[in-house]
Amino acid sequence: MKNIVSIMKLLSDPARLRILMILTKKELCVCQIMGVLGISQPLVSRNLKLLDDSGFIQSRKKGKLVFYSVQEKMPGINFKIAELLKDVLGNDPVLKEDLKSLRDCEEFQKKTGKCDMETFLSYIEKKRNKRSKEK
Amino acid sequence: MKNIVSIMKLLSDPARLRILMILTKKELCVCQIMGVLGISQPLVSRNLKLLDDSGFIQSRKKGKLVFYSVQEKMPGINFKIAELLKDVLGNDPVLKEDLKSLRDCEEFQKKTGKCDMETFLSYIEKKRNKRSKEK
DNA sequence: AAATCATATAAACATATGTTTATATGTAGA
DNA sequence: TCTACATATAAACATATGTTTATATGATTT
Repeated sequence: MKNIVSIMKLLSDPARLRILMILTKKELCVCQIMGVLGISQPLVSRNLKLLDDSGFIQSRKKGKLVFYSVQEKMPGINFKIAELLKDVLGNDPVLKEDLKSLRDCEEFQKKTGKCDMETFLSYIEKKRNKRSKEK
Repeated sequence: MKNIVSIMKLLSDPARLRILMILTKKELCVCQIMGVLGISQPLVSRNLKLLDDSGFIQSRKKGKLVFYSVQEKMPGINFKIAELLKDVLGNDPVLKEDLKSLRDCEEFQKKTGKCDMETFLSYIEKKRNKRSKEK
């Protein structure tokens, strides 16, 4: 009971849900998540820690960067909930936008080779405006 | 996204989870839920209202009593989550204890014809102690 | 109609949670 | 080794949430 309650609490936050969902698509480093969600680095780190502590995600270091991805072997309950969320949030507009931002983010990194958040976000902002105009 | 987040928040509380789960077993009135969970009447009413507002349960009046049960036609997301919870909490000791208390509660009501919480809880307390001794 | 019972709502309080700001750790490159 | 960069942690603050206490509503019984 306690376990489920704490899992529900964990996932009752939009930032954490978005992080978990985007990680089901691809392994990402902290700065990429910052860029995609547009939230501060300490907040990303904190939420990653919480997701990690509950067995939803795992991390691996590569130089200065820390890459996070969904746990390969999640505890059964976590797996079931994650599957349900993927199902239920499949067409969620927020997540779709996050995926677009992710593509922009990767494009940015290829071009610049950098992981700098501020440059990052202004770049993505431009992209977003461009997309808005196109509609 | 907002919808899921609010559902997760709703279910990230042990009292509400227990209420929802026990209602999947049987339609109950407020006083019965009080007795089974051993929590105050306003708290039960409040949590029932929240579960109701989110489309998990429904109510019907019968004289002084208000009976609550799970929604017959839940919104799709709610249904999926409820099914998952039933699955995952199938063997939860807290819920098993609640079911035992429910049986005691019904026994009490048959005997006394009353719905008085205080008498109720002291009665159930005795039953619980009895069960503890038997172990 | 008054009293009692079952439930709902409101106000007040304590606790928990999310978020920002500031600082620390650890790594790579000059 | 010093500097810059990526991430983590801590402290401080604001907001949200759960819980109790008190009160209101609505229905039955006497």
